[in-house]
Amino acid sequence: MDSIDQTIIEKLSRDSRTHCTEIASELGVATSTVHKRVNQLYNDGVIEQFTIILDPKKTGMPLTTFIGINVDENYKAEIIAKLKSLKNVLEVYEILQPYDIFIKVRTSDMSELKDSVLRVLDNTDGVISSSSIITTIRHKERTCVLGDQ
Amino acid sequence: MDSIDQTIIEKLSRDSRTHCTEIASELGVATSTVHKRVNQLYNDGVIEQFTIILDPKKTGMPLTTFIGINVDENYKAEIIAKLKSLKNVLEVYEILQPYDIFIKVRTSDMSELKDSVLRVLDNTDGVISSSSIITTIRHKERTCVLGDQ
DNA sequence: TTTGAAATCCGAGGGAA
DNA sequence: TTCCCTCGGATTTCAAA
Repeated sequence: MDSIDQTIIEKLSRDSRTHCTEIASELGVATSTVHKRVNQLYNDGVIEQFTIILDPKKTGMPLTTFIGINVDENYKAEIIAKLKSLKNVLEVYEILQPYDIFIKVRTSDMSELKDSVLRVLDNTDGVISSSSIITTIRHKERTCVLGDQ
Repeated sequence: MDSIDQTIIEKLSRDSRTHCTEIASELGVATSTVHKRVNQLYNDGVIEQFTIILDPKKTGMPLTTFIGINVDENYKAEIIAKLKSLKNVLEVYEILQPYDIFIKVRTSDMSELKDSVLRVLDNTDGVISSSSIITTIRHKERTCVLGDQ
């Protein structure tokens, strides 16, 4: 993870379609060097995924909900596994307080939120309680911290 | 947004480096058709960004924190604008309850969290209170809902 | 709008320094 | 590791349907 890797990550974060040739010419190194670095970063798991960010409204998934979940410690692992497998659950974290698990969910509407996640929580052993934070407006959504602006 | 667009989005979500030729051959349409569709989706803002997902630990940004913020309604717009401009603030939402604004922050450690965000909140007019949810383990992080698993 | 072909450009790999 | 070189393949454009 030297400055070359840093620059590659920076460029790909902003636009993952950026050509190796472009990055290489800015860095003053060979295209094949950048190419191999990118592959290395991917194989090392530094870059987990090349993906896109969609406009949730324009793709029919406008409802973003964060949910804090209190669970029985003995069931935590399997609850997390189940949550991870749900397609509407985009993110799953363990936290310290005031819940045990915290997730981010994206659905088309409130009824899909209920059907795909809330009902599942209700019917899962070890779930003690859950508390939903329903978002109304999405002002910013990025995947990683970028240098400068 | 017909089935061709759906397939393109699906493919690019999983791997944004997928070649137009590959998508085209699976769909049974011309490469140039896929190419134009992708550009259209981007120009229409359906695809907001081509990006990468990084492993926060391996890139030195292991601390993910969610923060709920209560604000004076008169200051809300400018507070949101300020939060959006902070590089460590990855996501900004307005919500209904129990706060007004909800953000996701990624930092290298607790001290950067304080310096880059918490201190800013303290020194910003209109911020009434904030409550941080500190994550310990990241189990899943995706940008969009995908069909099937 | 989609297509198909043409021309340019890029990616992927091997060998040398 | 990085660089240079080359081939196979992808991107991009454009005229035509």
